Amino acid sequence: MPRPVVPLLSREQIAAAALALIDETGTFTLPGLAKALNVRPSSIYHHFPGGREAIVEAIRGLLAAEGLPAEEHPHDWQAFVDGWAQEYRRSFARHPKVVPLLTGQTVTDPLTLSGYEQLARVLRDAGFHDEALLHAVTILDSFIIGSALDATAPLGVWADSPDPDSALGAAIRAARADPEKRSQRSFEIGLRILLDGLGSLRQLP
Amino acid sequence: MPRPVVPLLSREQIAAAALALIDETGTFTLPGLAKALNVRPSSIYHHFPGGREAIVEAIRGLLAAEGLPAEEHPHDWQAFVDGWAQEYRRSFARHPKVVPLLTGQTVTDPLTLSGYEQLARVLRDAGFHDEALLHAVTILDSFIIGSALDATAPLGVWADSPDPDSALGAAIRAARADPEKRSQRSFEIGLRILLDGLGSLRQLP
DNA sequence: ACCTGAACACCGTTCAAGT
DNA sequence: ACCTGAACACCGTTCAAGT
Repeated sequence: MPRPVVPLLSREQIAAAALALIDETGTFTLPGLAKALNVRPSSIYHHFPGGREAIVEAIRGLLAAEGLPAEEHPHDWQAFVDGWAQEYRRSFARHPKVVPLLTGQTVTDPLTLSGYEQLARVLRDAGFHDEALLHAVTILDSFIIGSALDATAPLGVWADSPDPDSALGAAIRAARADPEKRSQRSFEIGLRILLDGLGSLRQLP
Repeated sequence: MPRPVVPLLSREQIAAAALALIDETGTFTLPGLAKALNVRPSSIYHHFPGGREAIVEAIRGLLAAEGLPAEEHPHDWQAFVDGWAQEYRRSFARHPKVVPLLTGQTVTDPLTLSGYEQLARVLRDAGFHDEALLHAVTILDSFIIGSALDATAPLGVWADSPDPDSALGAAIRAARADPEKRSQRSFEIGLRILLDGLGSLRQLP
């Protein structure tokens, strides 16, 4: 089957299929992806000259697009940052297995970048100056990504060890919520602490 | 060359060689590792039946061992947590390229686990109860790992884009410190905020 | 422009065979 | 116990060739 009249593939289609494979199996291979798309592996390179890495980056874009409809600019910067962070983390939570794939790779996806840019603008308008602004963005970014990784493989998984008088093990056995809920709750608590604390960075230098 | 009188390899040696390869190149392969050790790839499996994944886990152990000598239990839980977090992050900072390899994988390394256990004990003795204790550990863990990833590939890398009136770009251009220092400083600021805020979780339920 | 087919270099892992 | 050699199934990527 040579060049068809209507293209069999599109970047979106390919990225979506790869995302589905990751959701199911935790990763994806190009042969596997090609098979899922009823196509030969080499065909994919026409749409993604950047290869596997570029596909992963397109998946980052899919996640960013999934959680878009929070466009309004609240007057309160803390409310905006709160919504931004919650949405960011939520899109990771929908596809936990993708997160480790994304962390190894430099961000180039434009939608994700524009999200950071929006955040930066809100902070700047709220009185954060260059240095403080960067710190705020970095701290939030670090915490969100770390939390997303925790949601993928919660602490509890490896801590329910045999050791009976482990402080961590005891705490985990005593915890009432399931790991997913607990991870989510930890994120909310941490985010609240950060939002409260970041205010002191305003008007700094 | 069949079985030598004195073993050519040891787990430590193998893990150290793999760590060196990662520091240089960002990753390692078993053929490459074998070549660095003057050995055939199959030999490695005798010391690591768990294969590549087990080697990565042993590397985690090496990092944990590098930063051990902070054993004392300060009376102040905040001082202990501060030291613990700083040391944790420092060991990542010495080998930035390793971090993405570690995040994809469940922690089984005993030394790393005992570090978390120690942290949990200090928090418990300071009055954190099960649920609050787990949240505190999770929040700290998330932030440290996220910060380590930021140190590996700082925000600035992708944000110094062409766009001239980008708020993020402007902030980065205006920042005086180099990315590494800035990432470290962001970590310290975030950690301070978290340490202050986590206190309110004590005595909770 | 878009897909195929064949080919390349390389990967992680297994296992019988040596001592 | 510890290393080798050969073998396996699989991977990401390239590129000429078709329409």
